[in-house]
Amino acid sequence: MRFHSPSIQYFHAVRRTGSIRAAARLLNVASSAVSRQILKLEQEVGSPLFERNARGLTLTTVGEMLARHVMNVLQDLDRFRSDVASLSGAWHGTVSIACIESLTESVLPDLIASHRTRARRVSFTAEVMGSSDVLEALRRGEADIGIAIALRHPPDLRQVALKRFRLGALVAREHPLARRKTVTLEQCLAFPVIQALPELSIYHLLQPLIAQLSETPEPAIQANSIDLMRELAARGVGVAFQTQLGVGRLSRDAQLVFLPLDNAGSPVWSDLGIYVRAERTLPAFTESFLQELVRELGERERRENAAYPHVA
Amino acid sequence: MRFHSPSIQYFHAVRRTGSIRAAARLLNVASSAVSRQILKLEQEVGSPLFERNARGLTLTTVGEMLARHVMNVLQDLDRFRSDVASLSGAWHGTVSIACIESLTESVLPDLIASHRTRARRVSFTAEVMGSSDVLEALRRGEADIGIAIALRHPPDLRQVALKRFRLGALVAREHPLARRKTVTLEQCLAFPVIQALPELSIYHLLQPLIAQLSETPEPAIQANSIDLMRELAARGVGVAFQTQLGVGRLSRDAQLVFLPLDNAGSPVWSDLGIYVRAERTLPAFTESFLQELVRELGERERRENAAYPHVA
DNA sequence: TATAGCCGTTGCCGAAATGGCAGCAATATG
DNA sequence: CATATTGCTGCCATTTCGGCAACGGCTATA
Repeated sequence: MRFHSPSIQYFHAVRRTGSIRAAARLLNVASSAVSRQILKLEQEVGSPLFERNARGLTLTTVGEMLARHVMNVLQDLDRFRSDVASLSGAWHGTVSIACIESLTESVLPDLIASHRTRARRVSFTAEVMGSSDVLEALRRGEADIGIAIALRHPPDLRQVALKRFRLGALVAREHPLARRKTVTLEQCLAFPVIQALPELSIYHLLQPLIAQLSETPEPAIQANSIDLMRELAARGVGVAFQTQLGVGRLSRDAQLVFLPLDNAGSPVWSDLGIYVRAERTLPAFTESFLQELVRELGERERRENAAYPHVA
Repeated sequence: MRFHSPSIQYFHAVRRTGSIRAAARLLNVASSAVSRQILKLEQEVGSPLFERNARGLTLTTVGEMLARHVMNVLQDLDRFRSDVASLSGAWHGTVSIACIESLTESVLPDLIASHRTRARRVSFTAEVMGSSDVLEALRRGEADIGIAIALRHPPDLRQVALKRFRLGALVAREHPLARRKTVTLEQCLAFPVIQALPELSIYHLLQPLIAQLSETPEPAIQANSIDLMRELAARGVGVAFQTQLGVGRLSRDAQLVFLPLDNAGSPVWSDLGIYVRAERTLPAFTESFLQELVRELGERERRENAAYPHVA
């Protein structure tokens, strides 16, 4: 079912690989064939699509415009294919997800597992990365659904939902703070803290608040892995910071205690956004999973904010 | 700049014309070429796209799915083309509008004229039809922007804006009712009325209200043209009904008087919707005109509802 | 500075696709 | 029954596409 001209597909491969020969290998054709299609395309458009650097090819402005069109075409082709397939009862395809690390502990595995029991022929690809990389992966068409800290998103992405979760401190059960209901930042900084490196969005959430304080935190441990920070906190190394989403089951085993942050009487929010490409209609099975994801995150938002109500 | 396979374009032409030979004439190719491309396409998809009736071709369910995809592709190609063109400063293209008759008297000509003074290389195609036909024309990709009475719109259309205008009676200056500020339906029905035929949406707005009354209106004139009804009212033949949008300048020349309807103390609203295809990004010049249209209609809505304030 | 490796492009040739022409059977219209 | 129109199919020319080998340009490494 490949009824689009080779130029389109070749262009798409060249854009992704950044090289004609690499694209040719990917497509199992001769590099000359790819080269000629690109040249023909540039002649039709009337403007070069790539800048030829010695190291490979980079999109020009017009090239980026065409890339957007080609992505719209190919993604809509995917949707068409799945529409036809679902007509004969066969729901199958691949949902590709790009998300930040907080989701990997519980939300995503739970959801995927539960979805797979109902729709066994829908497979998944999940990739963990930073928030801005999530948006970039969506723009480049490398993922269908993105979950990231809600930054200002570019206009070619659509924010399907926005859920806010409380940021909190994570300490071992034996930690002196563990008996409190909530903690303030100052209280945490009296102990060794496990700080997030700037690659993690937690850093950007906490840094402005820390800067407001007079004291500087005692230097302890810096890490760029939510998982590592959590495990460190469980071993009593120090106080870690994250949303309860990233904690999940472990805290229910009572190894860890989650203490919502209380910053001068008001909670510290971490806004989680769910994104898809704006210029796109999702295949039915992808749309279906997206709905479940939104529902589940909404459910967690409700539950967790009910567990730790804050003064209004 | 035609880098999409012929199959796509041929399929599109066949769908529109409903005949292979007609499509071939349209495309200036032999009918055999078209026939073969369709057959090849059906083989690739693995399912017939058309039902062959003796008189021509009709889309199957799978065919309709493909038609949606092809429309998305070709319309997005248009957008890409205009994006490239606007890069070199040349803003040009055609905005295609499907709307109901109420717009032709003043809103649309004013807007188009004013837009043309600023962007002379943007041309327009406007077609007047019934509300449901407007939606159908959009779905079939025969128009970019649609303005119609706000019915329940199918999910593949997007309602860009919704503006409500008061329905009113239209009478000549010498008419006994002309001195009132507002009128009730009963008051109008005491005189000869110019009724809308069911093809006009005014019919469907008024009929339920008339049905509630005990008396049946005096049979007078029935018409299916807003323009005709207006001219008849101006000649004192009877009372016509429409929104003030359809009256415009003529009423300012004081030949006609517009009297907002007052149905048991509350106004009778006519909801006007602006629609575009949902799965589509508009070219920049189309988007620009769309914004002006929304702004202008919003302006009129504000002005006219301020001129005839109703009891809240 | 020489060399090896990778890059995109080009000439040549065979293979595949596309299009045009004429004619086919089937169906509707008169 | 005759005529016209429909979509489809051989046959053939033209165009497009892909593979192979080679060329010149560039980078990195020895």
